[in-house]
Amino acid sequence: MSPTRIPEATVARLPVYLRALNSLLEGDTRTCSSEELATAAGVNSAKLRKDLSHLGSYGTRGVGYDVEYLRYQIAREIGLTQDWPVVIVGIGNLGHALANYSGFTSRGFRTVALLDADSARQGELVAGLKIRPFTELSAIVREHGVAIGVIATPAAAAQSVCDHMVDAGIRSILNFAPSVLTVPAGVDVRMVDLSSELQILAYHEQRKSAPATPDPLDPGVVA
Amino acid sequence: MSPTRIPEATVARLPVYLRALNSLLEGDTRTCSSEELATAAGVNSAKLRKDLSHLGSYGTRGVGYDVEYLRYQIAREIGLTQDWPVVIVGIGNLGHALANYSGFTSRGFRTVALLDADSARQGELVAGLKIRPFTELSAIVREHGVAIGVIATPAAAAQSVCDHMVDAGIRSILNFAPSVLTVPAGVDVRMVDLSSELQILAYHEQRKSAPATPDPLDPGVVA
DNA sequence: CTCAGTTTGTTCCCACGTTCACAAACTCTT
DNA sequence: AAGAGTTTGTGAACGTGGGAACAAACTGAG
Ligand SMILES: NC(=O)c1ccc[n+]([C@@H]2O[C@H](COP(=O)([O-])OP(=O)(O)OC[C@H]3O[C@@H](n4cnc5c(N)ncnc54)[C@H](O)[C@@H]3O)[C@@H](O)[C@H]2O)c1
Ligand SMILES: NC(=O)c1ccc[n+]([C@@H]2O[C@H](COP(=O)([O-])OP(=O)(O)OC[C@H]3O[C@@H](n4cnc5c(N)ncnc54)[C@H](O)[C@@H]3O)[C@@H](O)[C@H]2O)c1
Repeated sequence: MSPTRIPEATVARLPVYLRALNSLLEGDTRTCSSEELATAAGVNSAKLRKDLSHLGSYGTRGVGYDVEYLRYQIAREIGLTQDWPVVIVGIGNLGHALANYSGFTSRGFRTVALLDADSARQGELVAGLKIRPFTELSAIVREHGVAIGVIATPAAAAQSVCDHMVDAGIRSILNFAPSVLTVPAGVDVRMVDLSSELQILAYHEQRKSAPATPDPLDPGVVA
Repeated sequence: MSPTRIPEATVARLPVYLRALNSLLEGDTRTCSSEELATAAGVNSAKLRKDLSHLGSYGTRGVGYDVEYLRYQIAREIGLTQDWPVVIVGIGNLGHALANYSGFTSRGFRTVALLDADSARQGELVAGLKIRPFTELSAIVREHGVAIGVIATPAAAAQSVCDHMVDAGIRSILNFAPSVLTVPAGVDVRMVDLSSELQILAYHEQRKSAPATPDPLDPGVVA
C-alpha cells in the first residue's frame, strides 16, 4: 500500500537500515523492535518507524520486525535484488582504492570496467580488471547495460567525462571530483566531496574552542 | 552583525562557494554578482544571497561581491585562516589514497601522521610520511594539537579506533568505515558512506526504468 | 540633481522533515 | 475470555530550509 513517492530523506537512510539489519542477522537476531533497529542505525525510533511506514506495513504491533523479511523488502525497494553494473573512470589514487573496494560488490554493485585516458595506465591489472581506454566507454555501456558511472578524475576533466557518460547512456553519476557538474534533466548526480566534509568539521571545531569570536576587524555591534 | 548561529545547511554549502570563488579568481574575475557565483556553485541565487547574509553584509548593492574579499570572509568563517593538523588511521587502500590526496593540504588541512595497527605496514613511506603504530596516537595528538581524525579502517575496528581518538582528545571525526559510531557529547562525527551513495542512485535509477512497479506479491490498490 | 538600471539583503510563505504522543493491534498470562 | 503489557503506524505540532518577490542601496548617464 505504497503507491506514494518515498521522501528523499527517507531514501538516504534506507542503506543505513540495510546495514543495521545485516549486522543483526550476523548476530542471529531474527526479530527486532523499532527501538533496537533505530539504535543500531543511529537514529530516532519514531523516525525509523515513519520511514518504514513509507515502504509498507512490514512490522507486527506488539512484536516488532522480522529482520530477514524487512531486509528483503528494503533491498527490493532500493533495487538491490538485481545487481548493477558500474564503470569507474579515472584510475588514479582514488580510482585504485574504489576498484579494490569489496564493499561495492557485496552490496549489489558490480564493477564491469575501469577506464582511464592516460595510455600509460592502460593494460594495468587492478582488482582483476584491466584498465581500458576511455574511448571504449560507449561500447562498454551498451554491452553491459551500465546505468551508473563513477568519476574519479581530476576536477578539470570531470565535466567532459560526465558529458561523455551521458552521451553513452549513463543516467546516474557518482562524482568524486570537486567540481559542479551540469547534466540534462533525467540524469542524477551525487557528489562526494571529502574536502568539504573536513571543512564542515573545521567550522564546528572552531566554534568549540572559541566561544566568543574576537575578530579585530569587526567593530562588533554597530552602534 | 552576525552573532546568530549559522544554519547547518548553509555551513555545508560554504565549502562549495569557496571552491567557486577560487575558480573565479583563477580566471581573474575581481567582482561577481550573486547570479554568477550561484551558477558557478550550482545553486539558486536567492539561496546563495541568504546564505551569505548569515555571515554578514559583504556585498555591495548594484555591484556585487568582491571575489577576494568574500573568499577571505568565508575562509575565516569556516576557520581556514589557520591550518588544521589531521591524523589518518588505517592506511589500506583508501588510507593510501587519502594520504596522497593533495586536495586536503591545499585546502587548509595538514596530515601530520598516518597510523595503522598492522605492524607489517609500519615504517612504509606514504606521501612523505612514515606509517606509525596506532599506539602512538595519543602522543601525536598532544604534540601537534590534532583536533580532527580520519578513520579508514575496516568497520569492525572503527568504534574502537574512535574511542581511542576521543580519549586522546580528538573532537571531530571523519568516518569512512560503514559503521555507526557512538561518541560522547561535544564530539562531531561525519560519515562518508560510498555504498550508500551508490544505493541511493540505484533507487532512483530503478524508478526511471520502471514507472509502474509490477511486484507480483503486491495486490495493488486494495479495493 | 534626478532618474533609470542593477543587485543585494530580507521578508513572507510554502514544503519538507523531525519528534511527540497516542490509538490500534498484537502477545501472553491467568 | 479478558486484561496487562508491548510495539507499531500515524496524526498533529514544531522547526528548518527553499524560493519568489520586493524594498533598500548602489552606479552611472544626462
Ligand atoms: N585521492 C583521494 O583520496 C581523493 C579524495 C577526495 C577527492 N579526490 C578527487 O578524486 C579525483 C581523483 O583523485 P586522485 O587522487 O585519484 O587523482 P589522480 O591524479 O591520482 O588520478 C586521476 C586519474 O584520472 C585520469 N584522467 C585524467 N583525465 C582523464 C579523462 N579526461 N578521462 C579519463 N581519465 C582521466 C588520470 O590519468 C589519472 O589516472 C580528483 O578530482 C580528486 O580531487 C581524491
Ligand atoms: N577502498 C575504498 O574505496 C573504500 C570505499 C568506501 C569505504 N571504504 C571503507 O573504508 C575502510 C577502509 O577500506 P580499505 O579498502 O582501505 O580497507 P583495507 O583493508 O585496505 O585497509 C584497512 C587498514 O586498516 C588497518 N587497521 C585494521 N584495524 C585497525 C585498527 N584497529 N587500528 C588501526 N588500523 C587498523 C589495516 O591494517 C589496514 O591497513 C573500510 O571500512 C571500507 O569499508 C573503503
